[in-house]
Amino acid sequence: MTSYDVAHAAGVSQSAVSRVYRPGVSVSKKTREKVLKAAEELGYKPNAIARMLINQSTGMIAVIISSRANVNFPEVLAQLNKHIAEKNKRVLLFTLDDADQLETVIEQILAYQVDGVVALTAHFEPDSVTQFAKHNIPVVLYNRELPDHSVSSVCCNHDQGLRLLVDILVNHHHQHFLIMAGPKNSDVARARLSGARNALLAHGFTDTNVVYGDYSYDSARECLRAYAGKNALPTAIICSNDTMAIGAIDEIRENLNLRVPEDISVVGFDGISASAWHSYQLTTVSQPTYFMTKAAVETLVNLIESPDVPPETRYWPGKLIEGNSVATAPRDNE
Amino acid sequence: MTSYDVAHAAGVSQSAVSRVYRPGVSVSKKTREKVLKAAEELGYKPNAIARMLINQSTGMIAVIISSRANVNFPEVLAQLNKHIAEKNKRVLLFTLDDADQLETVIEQILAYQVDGVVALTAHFEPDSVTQFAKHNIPVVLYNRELPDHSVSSVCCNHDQGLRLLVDILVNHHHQHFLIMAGPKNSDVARARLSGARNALLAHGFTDTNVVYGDYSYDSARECLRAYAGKNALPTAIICSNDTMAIGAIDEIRENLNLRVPEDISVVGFDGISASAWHSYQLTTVSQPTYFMTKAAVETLVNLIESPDVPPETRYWPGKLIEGNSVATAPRDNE
DNA sequence: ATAATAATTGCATTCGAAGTCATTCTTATG
DNA sequence: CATAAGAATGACTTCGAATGCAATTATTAT
Repeated sequence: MTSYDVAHAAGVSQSAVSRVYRPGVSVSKKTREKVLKAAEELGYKPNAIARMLINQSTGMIAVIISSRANVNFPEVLAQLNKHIAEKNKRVLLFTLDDADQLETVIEQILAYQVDGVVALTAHFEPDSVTQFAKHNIPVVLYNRELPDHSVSSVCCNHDQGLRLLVDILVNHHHQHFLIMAGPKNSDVARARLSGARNALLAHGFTDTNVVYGDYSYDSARECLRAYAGKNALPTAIICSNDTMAIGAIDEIRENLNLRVPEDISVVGFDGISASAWHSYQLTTVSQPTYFMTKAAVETLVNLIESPDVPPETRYWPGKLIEGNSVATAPRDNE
Repeated sequence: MTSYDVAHAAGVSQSAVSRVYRPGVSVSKKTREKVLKAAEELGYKPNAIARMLINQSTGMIAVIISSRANVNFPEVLAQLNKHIAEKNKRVLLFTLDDADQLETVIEQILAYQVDGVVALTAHFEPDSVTQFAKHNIPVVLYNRELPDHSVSSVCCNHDQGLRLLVDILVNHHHQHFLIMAGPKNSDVARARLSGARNALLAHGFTDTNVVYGDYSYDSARECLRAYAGKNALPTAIICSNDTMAIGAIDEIRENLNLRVPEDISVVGFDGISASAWHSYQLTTVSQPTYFMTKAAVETLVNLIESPDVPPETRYWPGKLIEGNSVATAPRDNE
């Protein structure tokens, strides 16, 4: 069913049909009615593909995700999709897991003539950004910023969030910390690690020990077990995400036979729903996902409409959720 | 950058350029090289939109999700996306939350001329299916089947999964059951409820009590609290998903002051990662997400290639995960 | 009633790639 | 060396909607 079929059935020209579906174009009431009636009968819907071709705009936003799903990715994706739909655009999904898929994915995105790109993934080098820039396709990074800030970003302020958490621990007289960091190749993990270090430094704590997990429950248990076998235990563990914090709590309770928070305090980051479960009641910082995704979409749409707006990095503060996983540090035994 | 620009730069015709990018078409080596060189210099990539128009096929699959994210939706979506990408197609994402958005969403999907539809959402009436059928757009339902089986579906065999779980409970001499069902308007929840009832019936248990939650942790705690206030406690609770099972366990431990599994056994469904956490160690049944998503994509691609293949419903068995949340039923006190 | 103006309408073209067909250039064969 | 068979090429048309422009009709003012 094309506009020609409808035009024929309604006894008007194809232009007339097209105009009926374009808002703000002058069509007489009579023509409009004839066209709508014929369209209804034939089950005609304007072909979005043909429209894209002539309009030089597809109304599609490429969203690049990584399939090793970050815990709060579903929420982020669903909300991004919602905000994008509200702007009357669509999400075209791309998965990027390995750096060597990068070239292929970029080529595909370019081929699809998307209006813009939201990148939620780590494997996204400055080079990639340049490629999109060359084709005038605006890009917004989510929870990732380039060193030179040449691309717009929307990030959670990990430094500030970790300051909130560390302040609480320090207020509870903790002095012996362990940082449980996320994977070394993740930007967010790096940002949180450096945020934790900076916050501790601000209180005069240098040289805090660090163990590295991969954001998973199991990795948290393993690296804490390994650490506890060879080192004096800290009184507080600062975890780069909630899942690892929960793993740490279970390891402390099951294998170290200690209590949380009485013997060891634990804090996380993200505010996943499990963090509020009774067994954990984690003190953590939640990312303002709603605002961040909204901001990402707005920034992108802005760039699409006015390509000359300079790149902007927007930070959103995390929100402290006080649970029951932090207590006053136990008296030093030494 | 269009094929004409490249043609001009390479000193050949536009047809020649087009042919270079179409596999299995005869082009001389010399021409191919000239074209590729010019394309490289100009940064030319074939325009997928123009291709769609002429090919009468977009290579896009509409995936309809609901934003009130089901727990394992991220995994499902990521895997669907992966399998679809392997078939060299793309995911165009649509959110459908309320029944009244249905018409709009369907119109948009039709306008985008997608090659097929995967529906992960509940608000999807037989009428909607008819609309797609009218436009010859194949549809596959995920974890949902229509009464008349007029559409292809890929489902987890909830009946079989619940039989596994109920068998275990019965083998542990349980006689007093409570079913904690999911939302009444969810197909999966209904399937699991009826699966539980059937399995109990097979062992001669009729009239088992049912409480309804909304799949969330909090709802599980609330409805169990309400139930416990007015009824004798069961010795086993069959929950429609893991999140509610975890909520039930926490409620039993914290407010009923009983032990799991010694006093009350609890089983879940889904096999989410939290079910394996030390505090819960849930006995549950996991959905074979990998195979189900793969099957969904294969079924859909089949239908795209041969539209006359009759609709098919494929059931996948759930896999039992034995945790530590089931024990022998305590002796009857009566 | 008529001129002047405004509102509609249709024709023809455009977007970018792909395929048909007729033509030209290769290559192999007798 | 001639010629048939095959490969390669380009001109032209197609997909379906949008739009500039010119032509037509409707409306308003005089």
